[in-house]
Amino acid sequence: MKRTDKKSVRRKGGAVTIDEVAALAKVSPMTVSRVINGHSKVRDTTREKVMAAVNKLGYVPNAAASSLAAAQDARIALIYTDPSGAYLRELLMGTLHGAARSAAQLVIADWDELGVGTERKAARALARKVAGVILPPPLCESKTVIDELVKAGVHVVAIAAGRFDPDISSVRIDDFLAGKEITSYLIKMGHTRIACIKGNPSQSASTRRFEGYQAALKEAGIPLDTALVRQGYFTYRSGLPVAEELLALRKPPTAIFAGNDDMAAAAVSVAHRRGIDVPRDLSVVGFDDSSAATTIWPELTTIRQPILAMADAAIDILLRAIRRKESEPRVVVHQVAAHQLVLRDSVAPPHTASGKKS
Amino acid sequence: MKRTDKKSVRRKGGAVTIDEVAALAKVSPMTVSRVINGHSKVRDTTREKVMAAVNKLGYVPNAAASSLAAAQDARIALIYTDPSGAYLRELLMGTLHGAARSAAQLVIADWDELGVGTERKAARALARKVAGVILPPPLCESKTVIDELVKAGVHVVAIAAGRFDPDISSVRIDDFLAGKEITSYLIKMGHTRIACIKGNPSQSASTRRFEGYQAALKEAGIPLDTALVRQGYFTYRSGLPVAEELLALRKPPTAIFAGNDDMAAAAVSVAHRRGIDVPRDLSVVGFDDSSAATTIWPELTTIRQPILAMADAAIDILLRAIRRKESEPRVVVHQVAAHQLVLRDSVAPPHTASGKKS
DNA sequence: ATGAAAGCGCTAACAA
DNA sequence: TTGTTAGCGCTTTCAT
Repeated sequence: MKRTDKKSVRRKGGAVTIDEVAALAKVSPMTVSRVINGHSKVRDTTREKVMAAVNKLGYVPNAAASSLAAAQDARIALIYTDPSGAYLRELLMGTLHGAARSAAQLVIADWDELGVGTERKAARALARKVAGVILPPPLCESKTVIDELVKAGVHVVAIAAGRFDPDISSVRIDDFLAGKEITSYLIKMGHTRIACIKGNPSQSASTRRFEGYQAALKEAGIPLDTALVRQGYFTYRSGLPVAEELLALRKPPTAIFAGNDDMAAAAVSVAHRRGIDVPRDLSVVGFDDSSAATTIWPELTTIRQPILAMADAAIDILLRAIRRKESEPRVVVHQVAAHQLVLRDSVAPPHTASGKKS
Repeated sequence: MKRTDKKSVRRKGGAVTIDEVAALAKVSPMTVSRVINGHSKVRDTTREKVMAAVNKLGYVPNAAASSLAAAQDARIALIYTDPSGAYLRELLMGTLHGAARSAAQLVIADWDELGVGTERKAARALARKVAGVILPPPLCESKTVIDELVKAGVHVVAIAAGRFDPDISSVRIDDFLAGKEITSYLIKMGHTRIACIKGNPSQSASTRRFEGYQAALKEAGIPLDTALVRQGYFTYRSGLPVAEELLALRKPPTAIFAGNDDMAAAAVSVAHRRGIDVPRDLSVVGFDDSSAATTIWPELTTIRQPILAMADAAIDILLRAIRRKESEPRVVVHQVAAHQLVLRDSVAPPHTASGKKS
């Protein structure tokens, strides 16, 4: 006679509880719980009764209560270092979606704020707060960060890393293949003087993409012209001077493959300022399909990373790891998501190929 | 003898609980709770004892348990409609920060996905899930949306709305003043032919900003030239054709005030394509200080909205409203945050003013 | 397939 | 100022 009592004094909002649903459906709260959580051992007729009651009452489970009871405090953190890039924001949205879908609680944290002291301290602090961590670049490239995290007992999954650390799970695209694919596309369009603006050398994705670029050239029998290869840092600003150099060359490239969209946008901007039309006089391609790709004119041909799906996958991996009993062996998963070549307006056949000046 | 028992069977991770802290500090769990939550009625010596135990054990409160116990299931939703704009992403980050700070659980939802049926249904569904809603534009301009939400019993705060609905709380900047300020700045730099690209007419912030523009002109005794006023829609794309028109004028403007950064970026892009140097031949200013402002070259002089602080404020207002007893009267708060004129590289004195062609 | 009992870790209310 | 009691709403375990 404890639960069926009148509403307790400490109840606040008029939220519907599992007991009310149970009462209406004339079953035990336990059965309602089973229905809600999709357990199999429930008779269909019972399930229907319960669902009817749930809908009638507009019952929504109390997340706090269930995670408390289930001891499944599935809190996951997304740790970033450099909140600038358009890329991070996409990732954030994706993770948020995935977390909502899985009833995981997402914590967003800045590694630098976390690690006021040493990295070890930061890792420990984090370990107390969450059970799993999603690590985007460049954090996921840092062996020390990963080690501390793992040592602190947190489950970790690297997202969008160029190479994968065998110790931790990862979700990524094949940067090499993608880089090769988009370069080959440029070649197919008739380009042979294709420049490359590499991304931040400290992130291995940059290297993978560049290797893809080289492979495509090689496959087409085009010798690598080092004069056409420049170093950028994934930022818009870093793309400006190198694009400037490239376009000031006596024999400028007819196409530029930038390591990401931000640098590609910089190249387009520089081209425009020099009176070079994109794509007529210069083709430009980016990488990531971040918001920068469509926030310029012409919109960029680029490689899309399926961030949303990748974030979802990362969360799934984490959740599975967290819920695994301690007796079961630890499992490391490496997942490669399919990228996609997105054709937009920043590419055309090279000017010289289609005839003299129009 | 219930709590001091050996660890219960159902405990999962080795998480430290309040009871262990209490035991170590030789006080009751309640006292620990009070220390943790910063209640005043705790003797300093006791507080220190407790804090020592907390630190020694590395105790971190279990959020699920406390919100369950305190019945403070403060779930707040951020509802958006148009996830495109750079602006929304900033807001998202801000809200996330604020939510973390206040231990509120944040739910991010797309209004359109919510409202598969009518708006009324969407509002009802939302009301079951959360206690409060943060409404950015353009949703916060919709009287019906607000009404349904309020009717459904959710607390609502509009963020960054141009005008304020007297029925609901709001956090915003003074768009009129900001628009006037940045226009005046242009005037002070010597510009007199200042064009304006207005934002989406369905969002009142556009109007406020435009009114600010007019006020600044008037104050300076510059007659409003309607040929220099164009309609945009806050998107990059929408800025392209109108910027084109503006710069194709026989007497083109020497400066453009765009209703937001995206449209300003479009104006810069168009200018570059026409061989017009920014800022030498044309000054451009934006509004919002979104990522678009610094993702182009030259970086935009613009108005910064303190989104982070605004999001924080919105969450505070919501939380206070939610926690207010039902007996207390409902309070509507209107908060105006201080904007800031951010000077960057997209503005210079008009070319003609500093002499003939260089 | 379903139910009863016993908490998960914390805090509001009241007592001391 | 501090402790005691009684849950918050749910799910685990173990019966039935």
